[in-house]
Amino acid sequence: MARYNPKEVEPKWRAAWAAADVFRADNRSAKPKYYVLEMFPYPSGRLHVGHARNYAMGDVVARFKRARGYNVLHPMGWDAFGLPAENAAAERGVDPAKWTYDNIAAMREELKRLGVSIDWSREFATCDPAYYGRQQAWFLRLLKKGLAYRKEGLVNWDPVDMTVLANEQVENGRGWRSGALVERRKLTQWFLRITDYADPLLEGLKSLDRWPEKVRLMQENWIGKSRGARLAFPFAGSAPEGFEDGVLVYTTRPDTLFGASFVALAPDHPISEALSAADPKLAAFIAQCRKGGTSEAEIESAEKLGFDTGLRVVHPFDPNWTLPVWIANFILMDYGTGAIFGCPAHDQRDLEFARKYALPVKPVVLPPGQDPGSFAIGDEAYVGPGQAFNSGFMDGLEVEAAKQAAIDKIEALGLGEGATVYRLRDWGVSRQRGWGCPIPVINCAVCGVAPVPEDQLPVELPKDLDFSRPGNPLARHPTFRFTTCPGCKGPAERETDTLDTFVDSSWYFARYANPDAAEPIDKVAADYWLPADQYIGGVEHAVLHLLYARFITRALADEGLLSVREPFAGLFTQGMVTHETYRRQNGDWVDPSEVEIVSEGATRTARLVAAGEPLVIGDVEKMSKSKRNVVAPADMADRYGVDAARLTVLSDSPPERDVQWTAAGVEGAWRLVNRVWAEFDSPPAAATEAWEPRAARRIVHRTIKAVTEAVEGFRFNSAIARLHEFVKVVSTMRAPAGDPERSQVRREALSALARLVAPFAPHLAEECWAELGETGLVAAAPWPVFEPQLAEDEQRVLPVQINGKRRGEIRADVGASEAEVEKIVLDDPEIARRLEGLSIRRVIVVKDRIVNIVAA
RNA sequence: GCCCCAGUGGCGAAAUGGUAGACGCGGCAGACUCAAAAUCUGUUGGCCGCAAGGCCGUGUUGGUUCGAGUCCGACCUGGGGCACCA
Repeated sequence: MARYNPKEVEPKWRAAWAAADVFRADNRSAKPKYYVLEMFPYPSGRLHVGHARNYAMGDVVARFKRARGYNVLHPMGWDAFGLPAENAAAERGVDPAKWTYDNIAAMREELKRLGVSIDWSREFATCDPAYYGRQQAWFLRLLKKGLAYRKEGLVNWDPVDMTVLANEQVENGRGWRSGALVERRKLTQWFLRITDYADPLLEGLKSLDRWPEKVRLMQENWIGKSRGARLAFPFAGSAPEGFEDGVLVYTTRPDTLFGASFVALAPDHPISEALSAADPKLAAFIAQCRKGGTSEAEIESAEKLGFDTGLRVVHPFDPNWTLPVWIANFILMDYGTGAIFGCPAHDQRDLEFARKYALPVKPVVLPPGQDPGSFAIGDEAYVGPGQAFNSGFMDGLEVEAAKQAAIDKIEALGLGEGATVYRLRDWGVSRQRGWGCPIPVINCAVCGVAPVPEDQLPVELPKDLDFSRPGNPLARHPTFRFTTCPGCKGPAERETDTLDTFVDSSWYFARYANPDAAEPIDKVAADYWLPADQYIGGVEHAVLHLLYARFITRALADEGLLSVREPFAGLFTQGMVTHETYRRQNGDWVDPSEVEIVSEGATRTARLVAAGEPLVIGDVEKMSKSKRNVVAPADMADRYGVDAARLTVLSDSPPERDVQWTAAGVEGAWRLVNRVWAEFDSPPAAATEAWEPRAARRIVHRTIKAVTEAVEGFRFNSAIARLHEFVKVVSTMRAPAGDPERSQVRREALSALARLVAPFAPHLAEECWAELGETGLVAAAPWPVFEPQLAEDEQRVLPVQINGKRRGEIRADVGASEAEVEKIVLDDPEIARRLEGLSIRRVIVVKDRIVNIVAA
């Protein structure tokens, strides 16, 4: 028996698949279509185990569905714009395009080596002008429709490098390169009006019944629709000039108005700015508030800071009640009106603020079962349900009813109106970066913003951008900016902002339908393929990417470019592959392959393999290039072959769960590969023990059923466990010469085994299939057929519990009635012995499963 | 800080509300071998017991149920997202 040699076998079958072109998807077919898509990767240059896991899963689905008779589309491309290429350009002076395309070439080879069944004829990268040019084309249609517009937005500003920073480039409030304290700065930028689609996006979630509940919940919370109110608090006494209408406030909790203890403005609210002109202390406070980055996490967890303006406003429901007006760092100008009323008893942020500045805390919602006389707020605001109290006309109403009563009153008083409020903000798509899709507009001093004429698309990135200095290289390029206005033909400037890379990934799945189409989307092809039947990707994309893709799909559908409104009918979110992180004393991240771990008792220390330098062991985090905690699957494939590597990443844990990476499972996968191969390779020895053909077929068909259901349910680890068990059984099924019945059952088992293994270990399966004497490819062979009548048992063992504890077991016919089972149980001497001295209160028989006797 | 998720043997894990720990790794014992590796077989949650068997056990804690890893409440720990990482 020759040992299985993946180094020879695997390349051979990859060549055979390519020669037969078995993975090409047809844009028309008599078969039903199935579109399986994994989130396309950023071309970092090396495949890591997270990628391998993701693409192996998609490949199992693709191969399974092909075997089930579907016309399968399983494409691949590259999310190729983004910061890492710019960083490489800045650090090493390489051209970002060359760097990116080199990485793509390397990763394409690694993916091909993984044996994934992809239709490579549809491949593209988002940095191809042919792709981003089409993106510019539809962007202009959204612009024309008013879905793209400009307004001021906040950015992270590095005052030393004089540049905009990504959130990732801000560490502890400082710029990652300069170390300068980051500030928030306003910049005029492009936005997409996703808020116009807030309701359809929310409604659409209901139809996505093949999405994980948690993702739908996260998106629902992100959209954050709630009924609230917009109302004015008039100034008590004289108002600041220009603000005679008072402070316009947005709230989701008008029911808590009687608990108001202050009104707070954003530091960049127009009133704050007007007041600061005459108040240097306030101006200094506002400058202080701009410190720090723009991320919500940073703002929300920063220490609450406030400045009392000395102004007072009148409570809307009580002309004799006035409230102080503060300016507070945790109020964002982008949310609502940039001003709130604070109700510390029922909002945690307001409570912290009130405690810090000694403002009153008056509870107005009484939790069920609490006494109104004694209920008090401690360190935690009460945000749960209850009845209004201390609230005048609202007293006794539940939260929702109280909200409506407050809104009615506000409207009756003419102070404001009920409003549906969303947490969702418009999508800022401007990036001041050189490696992205140029926004195809021209700014003319005379005509304003003009779209680039369609016949001039794509607006291509210059090939000679200078990334050696911080800042946007497009803005300082010698020629890119300067052009003529398409309207007045006078001199004008091109927009130098590029689009967020989330735009690139918001429609690529539609482009795969026909990546060569002249128009952005080949509607006929897209109507055929979309929606994707199964989308697979990391759960970290649960909100942003998936929401943006849903939005763009709808916007493009409304433009007539597409027919579907939901791009992904089925979604599977795989867990992340995580790994410990390591840093040198100077803070540089270190690759795990360079780390040696030393364990002494319970303490673990890490050091550099080469220099022995001690390292700091950091948190376990998702693998990412920036933290360098990436492990490549290539080493495993080198030693054990691709199939064993695929089996390892698929079987180590349930696919939706995060895994902390370890290669421990590869030994088991390798043994499985060899055990499977041994069944096909070695000549059947004489039967060492009698095996019953009927029982063997029962196991064959049960395995077919179990593997089929496990694959359909994304329980790949369970499917592989069944394969382990099956191989063990098959190895006992030796057929002596001159025993046609056993020979035939053995062949049935082997034929099923080869095809059941195929989605997981496709190269091995081909080799086995050929060994069986089959002429075609197993990649093109139909899935084994499950025959239920062959899988059935006549009898089953039922555990018997007494008072919930297992005390024995009985045998009963499958489908035996409760009465029959009960008789068998009570006739059982062992059970009878256990029941001595007890009286039976109840006997619960769960058909074919279990018996529980309640006795005392 | 806010939203979401997860927690089961030494480890990765399995289990439509119905025998907790399938399957794999590792360990232990044995076979093969001059020996080792590889391979194969057996065994392997903890405690008590010669054994039969018993008790305990799914992060903690309380509840629902004839029955809870699974459902509900509170808490602890870890992970993800928080709008410029992708």
